Amino acid sequence: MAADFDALADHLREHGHKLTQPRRAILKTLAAASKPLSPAEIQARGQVFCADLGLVTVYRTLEIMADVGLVRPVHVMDGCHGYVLATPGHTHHVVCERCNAVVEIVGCELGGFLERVAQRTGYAITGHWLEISGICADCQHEDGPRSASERTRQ
Amino acid sequence: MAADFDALADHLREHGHKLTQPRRAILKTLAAASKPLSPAEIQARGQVFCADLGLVTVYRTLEIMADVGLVRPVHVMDGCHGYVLATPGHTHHVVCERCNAVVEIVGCELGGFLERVAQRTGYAITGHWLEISGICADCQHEDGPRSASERTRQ
DNA sequence: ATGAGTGCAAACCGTTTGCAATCGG
DNA sequence: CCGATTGCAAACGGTTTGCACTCAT
Repeated sequence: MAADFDALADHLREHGHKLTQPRRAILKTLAAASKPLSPAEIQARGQVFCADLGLVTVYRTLEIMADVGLVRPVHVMDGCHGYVLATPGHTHHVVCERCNAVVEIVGCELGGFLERVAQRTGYAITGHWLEISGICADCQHEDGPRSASERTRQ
Repeated sequence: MAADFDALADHLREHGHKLTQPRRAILKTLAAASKPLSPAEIQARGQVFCADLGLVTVYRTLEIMADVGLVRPVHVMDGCHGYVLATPGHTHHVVCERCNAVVEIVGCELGGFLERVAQRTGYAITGHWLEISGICADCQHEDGPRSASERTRQ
């Protein structure tokens, strides 16, 4: 995991960006997260690593990291825009509706389907975005809709 | 298409909502749209049908219509939250990157894939959201990025 | 040393809420 | 007629921008 972090840091530098304290903090925060984090959450958690991490910096840094492919934006149903560390290659996510835990699906088995779509519609397919929602194993075994309650409306 | 509209209107009434001028305008606007519309766009276009259609009303109406299942929110990669008329049943979209034209994919062929995901992850899959981006036939044949220009920002 | 990167405060949206006037059934 | 619905103006929260200071290289 330390090796992991170095790789991420190098990736930033390779693209001509400096490796600063705030950026380190954001990377560490994302690396430690098990669910998509909003900018505000990233700031809050990141302050453990960099006490005066500013929200503005989080925004600017996320933009850079997304450009460089270090970070991937995911759509969470309530407030859009969560961010997760991007794993190399193409992946999809399964997000738990209750606790927001995320599992990545590594293999993308949509190839055939997309080809058919292309034929049927005449579109040249350039990309796709699949997000699956469900209930994770843990939450299935808890009965009461506990953490879910606050997000029922919408 | 007139019949279509009536069905939509009835659907609203069945759920105990009044059918007002603004709501009529919003329904017509969405019915005429070929791509997901943001609230602001809906207001602008809807004013053709209801001159003083307010943005606030658009928001409130969209919420109602989404509750009732008349309208479906879709995630467009730039500013979240576009809305399209919900077609009965489960569909996916292919959105043109240049002109934002939308084609609906009627058959959902993800069943097998989702089952495998469920087994692999232990999640109980409750839903999924697939959005495919590409270039529509028309835009493939035009070289210069023309109609795309006005909507490049935002 | 020097430009990239930062934090702060203020501007800037898009969205929501309070309220009196209006419209539909 | 009466309550649901509307539009306006104001509040609100998240995101972006301007600017002087700081830090990594």
